[in-house]
Amino acid sequence: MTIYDSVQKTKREFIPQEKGKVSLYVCGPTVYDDAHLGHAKSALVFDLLTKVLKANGYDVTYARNITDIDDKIIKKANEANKSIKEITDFYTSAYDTEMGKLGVLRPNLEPKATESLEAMFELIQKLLDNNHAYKTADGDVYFDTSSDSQYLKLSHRVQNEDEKRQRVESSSQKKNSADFALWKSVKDGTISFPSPFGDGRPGWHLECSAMIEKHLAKPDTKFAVDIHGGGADLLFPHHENEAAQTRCGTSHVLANYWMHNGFVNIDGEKMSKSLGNSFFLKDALKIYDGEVLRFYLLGTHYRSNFNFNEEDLAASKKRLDKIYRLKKRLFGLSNENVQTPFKDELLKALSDDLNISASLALIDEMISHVNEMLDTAGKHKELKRDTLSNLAYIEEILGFGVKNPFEYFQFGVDEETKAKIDTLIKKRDEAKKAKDFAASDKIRDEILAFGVILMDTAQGTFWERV
RNA sequence: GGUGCCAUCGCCAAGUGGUAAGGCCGCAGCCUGCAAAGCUGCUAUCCCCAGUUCAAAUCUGGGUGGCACCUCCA
Repeated sequence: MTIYDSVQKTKREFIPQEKGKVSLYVCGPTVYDDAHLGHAKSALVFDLLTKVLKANGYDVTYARNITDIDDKIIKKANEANKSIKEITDFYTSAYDTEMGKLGVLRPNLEPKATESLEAMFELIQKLLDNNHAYKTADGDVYFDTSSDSQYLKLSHRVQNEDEKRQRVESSSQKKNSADFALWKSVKDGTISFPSPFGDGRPGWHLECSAMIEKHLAKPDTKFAVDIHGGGADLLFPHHENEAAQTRCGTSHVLANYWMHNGFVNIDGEKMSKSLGNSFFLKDALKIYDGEVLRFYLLGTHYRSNFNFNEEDLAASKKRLDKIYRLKKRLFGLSNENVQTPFKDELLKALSDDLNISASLALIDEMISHVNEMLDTAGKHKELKRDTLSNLAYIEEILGFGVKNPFEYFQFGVDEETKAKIDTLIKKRDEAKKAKDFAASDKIRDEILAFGVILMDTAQGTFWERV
């Protein structure tokens, strides 16, 4: 398997530290608001990665953190006159529910900042002991970037001298402009946590390093984790700072491989609060089936920037429909789980840095070939057996085609309408039997008014939502 | 201003030295009472210029045009 390492900027053969085992850490959400499509993309990408790693025989330990200490959370809690726990529980639960609808499996570990404070204290103390951190008169603790010769190597950045000077002047007690807070002292009575360094709140970058050390790192390995992932924007400063903390405060290098997913834009513009164009996942799920969103968002390579628009989504849905139509053709037959060349090719494509386009092309070609064969006379016993196995593999490794195919095509149609449609179809069948095609076509138009199209097959008349 | 990424058919999108995958849309046909679905066939020489090479979408240099990060952000 190969992975594009966004720090070394090259595709590398993936070799875990411990044979057969992979540790993966991904920066998860700060739970102060609803998840948007960008969160969905990230969760989907790393969900796919874990599935492909598992299909390659690896035992994967996947951790994705929940940031539940944050100034934005506190602000929201104060505004709503609620506790931060009420806020974070609400959004954490919503996140899990919504990602579940996209077919994202829960990671093995979902550590929370509030439950990792001890690990953070330990790391801060180490950094103080090693002279990589310092306390200010205000009671803050900062990481001393000048003490780390490797600083900025991760994100390949060069520091501008002018900028350096300016920032130091404006912000009082830091030694260097790039220094970042490990612990922020709180004296104004707002929400804080007790610590050996006084009451305060942890710096954002700190929690990931501390959690990784606590949950994933092993004492005798060079790297704390095999793979570290997150959104492309996190490379600097977040991952740069994480890496510095771990390098200077533990015996580990933070990660062997770095993976960064591209951004989701909406109709060509970056999602942002100020533009008012955030597309929340909960709203998207009201309009689109979760699996359609999964298919669409995963349909473009994870490193590319993704431009969300409804036309592309509709085209994408048609592609997923083809998987389900084939499932309809084979409905009721059971899978014997045999090995096929298709499976090998699919895994090979996905193992090449998650080459989804090549994978989808393989799927389309497989479907097309099977349909062609099924259109000819014969029982096609082996073909059906292999195809069922192939479809099951697509479900397992990509999460496409997991639903009942008839229900899939009826997304968003309520029970009352379904009953009406069934009644109309029966009436139409009678008209068809009597060769009264005028009446039959009239009923078809009536059904079309519900946004539903009919398909007459040898097995009877089926319907799909347009 | 600094750093970096990208530019392939109307649209989405693979391919990183050996002569352009796949999907959507479109056109023609098969099938169908008619449709829908399915199937078959047709549709690009890869932003521009120069260079390296027997050979370049793929490498190098120079343009042009997008985008991202440099502040919280998936």
